Amino acid sequence: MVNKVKFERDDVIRQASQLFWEKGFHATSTRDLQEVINMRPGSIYAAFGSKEGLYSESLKDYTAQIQAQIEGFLNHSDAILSGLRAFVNNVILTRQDYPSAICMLIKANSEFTEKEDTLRELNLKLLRVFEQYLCVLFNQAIKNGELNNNRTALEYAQFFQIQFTGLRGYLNRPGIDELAQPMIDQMFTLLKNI
Amino acid sequence: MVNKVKFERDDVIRQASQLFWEKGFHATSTRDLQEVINMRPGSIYAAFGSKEGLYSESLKDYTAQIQAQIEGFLNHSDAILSGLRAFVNNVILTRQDYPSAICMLIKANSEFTEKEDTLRELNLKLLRVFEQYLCVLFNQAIKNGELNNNRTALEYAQFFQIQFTGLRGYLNRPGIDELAQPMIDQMFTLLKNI
DNA sequence: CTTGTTTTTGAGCGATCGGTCAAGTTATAA
DNA sequence: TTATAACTTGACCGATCGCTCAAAAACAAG
Repeated sequence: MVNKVKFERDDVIRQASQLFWEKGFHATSTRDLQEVINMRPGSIYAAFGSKEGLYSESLKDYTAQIQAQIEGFLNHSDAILSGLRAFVNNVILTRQDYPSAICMLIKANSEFTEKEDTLRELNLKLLRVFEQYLCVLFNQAIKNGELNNNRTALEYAQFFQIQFTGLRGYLNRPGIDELAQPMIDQMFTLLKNI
Repeated sequence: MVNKVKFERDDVIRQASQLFWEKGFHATSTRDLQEVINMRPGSIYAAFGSKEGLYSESLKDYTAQIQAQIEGFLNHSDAILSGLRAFVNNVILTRQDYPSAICMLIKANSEFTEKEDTLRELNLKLLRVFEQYLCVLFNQAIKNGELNNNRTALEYAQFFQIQFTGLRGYLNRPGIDELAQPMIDQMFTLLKNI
């Protein structure tokens, strides 16, 4: 019963997350949300307190989903880098299947100003959490000898994020699909050579 | 007289541009705009037709300003790459002086979905215009021998945009200012070696 | 079935949104 | 000075915003 409620709540959050990811926080209205999660305002506000509250849960869930997705690719790969490459390939090459071509955390980081304190702080915290997770992976990759130790795990993680973000942003326009694969290949070539 | 009017109109657009750049299209209200450009709704709508109309002018002006800024740095440099590097240094190292750390065209590209047709199409057009401008510069850099011709001007332009966008996004968070300069250096090192 | 508790509903609140327009002001020319 | 054209003003429009809450529905315990 507890699990039943939990499941439905997570389900609602995931649907809200998709809409927020696509449209951003400000362009998503509570009426839009009511429709996609099939709840009336009273229930939404009893469960999440506010639009911000629901967005917060959505952003946290998004981050957890991304990490779970990476874990999934890593479990089917024999090396960290090949798992990461499979993840990047999936995100970029099938980006039409997602609500947006751009990472929700990155969208949030460009949408919120310093004045929207609560949501910006949460966003920054989740970015740090994700970077920390990447550091764990790159540390392992260094230990495995997949990457040399000219650079620290943090530096590899930073490089990865910059490349990945830049690439997704650049490819978020029509008519350049055939560029995606060679650009991903270049990204991983650079990663191994910096 | 014609110039007088033109000047004031450009002035208004520039102020609106700063606000749109900072807050994005959806989070900027017409009341916000009224205040910063000191015009009443009737005048604004007589001059620009709609909030979208004023945003369009703002985005076009932003793009023109960026190109003018690059031209300025190029005029004080003896090489294309050093001019571009001065531009990148200025944008990133003094980003606190700007309304946002992130390029307004990139923000727009992540804010608008396919359904917001007019603004998204304008945004894509301006992105193409800017890329074309970069191609001219990189063509010259190749001719000058600043870059080898293993890559086309377009490929250099693409690489530049991906790195620059990724870098600005990554640095748009507090407490990592000392990372900016080495990352810029790395970006230009990579550019010469791809 | 009754009773008490929890959850859901949707009408509707005050605020704010993008935008309009009649009235007022200013600029120009005769 | 006066008539006319051009621009500016701000009260105000209907729509939509985020959100509330009394009433209804669903559920649980005895």
